[in-house]
Amino acid sequence: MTTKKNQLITTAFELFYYNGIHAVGINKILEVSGIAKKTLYNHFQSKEELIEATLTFRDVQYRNWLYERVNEAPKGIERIHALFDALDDWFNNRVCHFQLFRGCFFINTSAEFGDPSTKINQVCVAHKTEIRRFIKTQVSELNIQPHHLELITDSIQLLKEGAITIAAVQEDCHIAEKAKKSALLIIDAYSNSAINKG
Amino acid sequence: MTTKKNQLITTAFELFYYNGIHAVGINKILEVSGIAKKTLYNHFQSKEELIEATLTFRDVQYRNWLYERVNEAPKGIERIHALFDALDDWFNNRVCHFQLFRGCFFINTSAEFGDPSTKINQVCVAHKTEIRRFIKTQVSELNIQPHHLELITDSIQLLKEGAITIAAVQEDCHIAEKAKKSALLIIDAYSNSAINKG
DNA sequence: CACATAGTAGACAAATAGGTCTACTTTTGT
DNA sequence: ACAAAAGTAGACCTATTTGTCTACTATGTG
Repeated sequence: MTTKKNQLITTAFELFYYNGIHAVGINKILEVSGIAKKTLYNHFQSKEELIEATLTFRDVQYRNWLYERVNEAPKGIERIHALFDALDDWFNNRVCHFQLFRGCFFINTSAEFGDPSTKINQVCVAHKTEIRRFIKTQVSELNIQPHHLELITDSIQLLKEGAITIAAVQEDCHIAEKAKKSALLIIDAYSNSAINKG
Repeated sequence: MTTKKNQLITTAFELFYYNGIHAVGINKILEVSGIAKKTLYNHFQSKEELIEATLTFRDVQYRNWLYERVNEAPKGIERIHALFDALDDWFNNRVCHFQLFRGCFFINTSAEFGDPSTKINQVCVAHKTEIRRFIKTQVSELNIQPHHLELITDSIQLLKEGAITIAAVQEDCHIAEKAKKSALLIIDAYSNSAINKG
């Protein structure tokens, strides 16, 4: 992929993520990136195609970051800790190659494009589904009974998505820590050792 | 307030909630409501003022519904059940005076208006803060220790916001039930009777 | 060197945005 | 009944939107 195309995608993503997609015009992206309009329409058929490209870009960037952060911890409960610690860094702008936290780009974009049948919306769903799959993989390494796998995965995803929303809307920068506590409590309640204790 | 003004607000809300705010022009609102442009600008100074009015409208409508649903249950754990049962009805379009579920209007709007310093965004924050206050009131009626009040409130709000997001983006219509299970588990872990048991 | 590729600058078009204004009609309160 | 208030229809204005097109300019490889 050419440099210009990458520049367009990253510039578009930055502006979209900050301001919302509908609020950012093509001309603004060209002005900020310093790239000619012809070049944009040489690489993308339409604004929609550029939007889709920014979603793909962010999907890769975000998952690379999150998965690396989680996978560098040892398997098991440590990775649940790592998940929420990563969120905490994200909310508090300690991820240096991310820009200022403004919620989840996929939730935001999905909110802007109401109709669930659009391709844009489907990319957002796919991202969340993939994240859930990843969480499930981590949960499966815990000392739990297999029939609790889905339920614990759901709980953690609920807490994660809730934390992102609360961090974004209410600007509560400690929310990831609170979500982590709840997650650990739930895991503990379902864990084999807890059952053995009881 | 005049009938025309109300019509404008409800029509605008319906269109905004379905399609996103930036995606809906003034002319579309006029066309659907069948009201003249002059009348709109007689009641509102700008589109922004109309947006603010739709936010206030929804804030009142939504809280009236939710608070009534919760308050008709007896105080205590029953009201936590009622909270998540209400969410379940909302997600599954069983609230007859609401339109098709498309997530939380305040989260969606906040996502579209990135800058947290705008008045529009502040109204969204105020809504969430008020909802949290209400949840806290319900939690305070549970058989818990006072120093756990904030933490349990946070947990329930996390699960609630997470459920709204997942229901909206992934269209998982059973998510409220799962959130409820997690909430009850957390409350049970913190409850006095549980501590007495251990 | 030459030529194809990729990029630039920006005029232009068509559509749509928010918002104003005039002229006319309907409603409403006294 | 009559005057004031509220509403209608829609032309109009200006700014902005996405997208096209032309003419020109780097650039880099055979």
